Amino acid sequence: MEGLTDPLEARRGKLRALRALGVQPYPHGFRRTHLAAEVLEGFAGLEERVTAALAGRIRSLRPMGKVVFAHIEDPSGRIQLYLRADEMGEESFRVASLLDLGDLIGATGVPFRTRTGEISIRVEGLSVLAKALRPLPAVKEREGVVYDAFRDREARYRRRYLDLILNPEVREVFARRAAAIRVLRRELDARGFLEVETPVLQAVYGGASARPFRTHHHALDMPLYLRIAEELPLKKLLVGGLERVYELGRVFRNEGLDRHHNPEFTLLEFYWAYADYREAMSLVEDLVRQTALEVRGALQIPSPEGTDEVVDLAPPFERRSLADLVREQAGIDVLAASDGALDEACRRLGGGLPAGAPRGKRIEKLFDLSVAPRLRRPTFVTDYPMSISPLAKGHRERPDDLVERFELFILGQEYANAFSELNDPEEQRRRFAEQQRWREAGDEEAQPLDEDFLEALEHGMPPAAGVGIGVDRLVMLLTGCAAIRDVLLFPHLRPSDESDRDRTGAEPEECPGAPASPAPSREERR
RNA sequence: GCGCCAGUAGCUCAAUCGGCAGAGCAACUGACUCUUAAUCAGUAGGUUCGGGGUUCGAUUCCCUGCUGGCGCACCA
Repeated sequence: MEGLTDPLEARRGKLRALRALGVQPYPHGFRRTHLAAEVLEGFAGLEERVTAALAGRIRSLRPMGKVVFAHIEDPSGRIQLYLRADEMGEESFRVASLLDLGDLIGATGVPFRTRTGEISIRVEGLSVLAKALRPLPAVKEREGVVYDAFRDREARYRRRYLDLILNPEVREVFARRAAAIRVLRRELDARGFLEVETPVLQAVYGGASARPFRTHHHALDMPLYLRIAEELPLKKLLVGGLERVYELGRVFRNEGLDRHHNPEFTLLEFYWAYADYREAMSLVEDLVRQTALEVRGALQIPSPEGTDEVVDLAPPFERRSLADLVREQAGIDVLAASDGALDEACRRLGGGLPAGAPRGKRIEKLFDLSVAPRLRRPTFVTDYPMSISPLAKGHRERPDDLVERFELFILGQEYANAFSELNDPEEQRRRFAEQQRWREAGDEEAQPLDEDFLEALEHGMPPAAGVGIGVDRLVMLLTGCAAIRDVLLFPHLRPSDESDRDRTGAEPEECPGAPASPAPSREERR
């Protein structure tokens, strides 16, 4: 092994040496009796010798001649191991000398307190559970100060397993994410909602205004889309008599990536027969309050943006109509203003719009520019233009151009989108037809007509409220993460050169019928 | 998509005006039976993100591509 200064080669050499000693470096299992924390907490009560079997990853290693000190880390924390040649025997101690930072090992022994007072394990038996062939970045710590932290964001996202090993706060984020999802599920279950799963692969996509991902089914030789929302299948279930349903699933939107957007994200949608959008607001308040309480233990949450702002999630949230808010902030009555006046106002605020865009888009644009960033406290914005809400029921007080819809804004970000669901099949058909016209005018996000869905509606869908909640954003808020990437274990990244090479190796051969070019023609996209 | 910034050893980072590419940790060899950012002595380790250009000479200057971060635009 002399001269093996390449860490990879050195580790492979140690692996060979272990095998030469008759050690199986990748055994089938290990009987763990204690977690590190259990030993640390239980030590005071351990009157007599108790042998503990622990398993974990070597996070520090200090060989000093015939003695080795090491810390192993398991899910509960770290504990120090003390290995002595004279107690373990030469044979076993030779194995200890072949250990590296990052190896997974098992150790059995008796807890004791070292001269410096640290509760440790006096190791009697040592097992290699998985020899690590690659070096772990050498992060060190003393008195809470971390040295040479693993902080490169790209490296952390690309090799999240290292991030999880080396940055404990990352594990906490994902524990909180799981906790938030657990609460959402439990609260909906408790209210009689049935969790369902609907297709991700769809011949006709819909339920939101977004561009889809397109794929291809070889055996059927047909294009398929990855869903952009869960909405339409769930409403078919309302028709089918499942009066309270929800789905917590992944949706896919072919848009840009930034701090708040990943091409795939987790969307909770629930549909509630015989309720309207006002009742849905109360339920959304409950869900937000409950997740905050259980995940954060408080309703006052500091802004993830790193400002001093603290947001108060205690219901009731403010309820304001979109038209009122725009009037206050931009000084325009969007219900009465001419299209030209709306255009002019948009331009004044710095947002151009294509000439053919629907009136509702101009209004929404005005809102996005003048109001949304200012909505810091949780606020339900209500009553949206009909032309941008083709699946929402007309407003009971102004059915010609408004719908019963709300979006929840917190800290200028949208967290939920909901409406009283349109259940008049003929009206729905007209709305789809209008979308079709926008699509022909060049709006790639306009929603395609879904004949299957219309047929279902014709059988009678109960009046209902439907809600979508952006789970990732809620988790961001509750974990203090400013970037969606930080609440996704594997956020989407462009392939690096390295993974590009890997991918090429794994790519299935070209199949007949697969689109030769990833860019569909304009006709295909329709 | 546009703008700004960044990419140097496994990790964290230096490198003067364009003048031999360095440090700490990790690794390797040796010493060390209570250490804990172990210590001590020594050794090795580089496609300076890729490609091109200017120059006697480029980590450094210019062009271009890639990846990432931030901001803007779009969206949830």
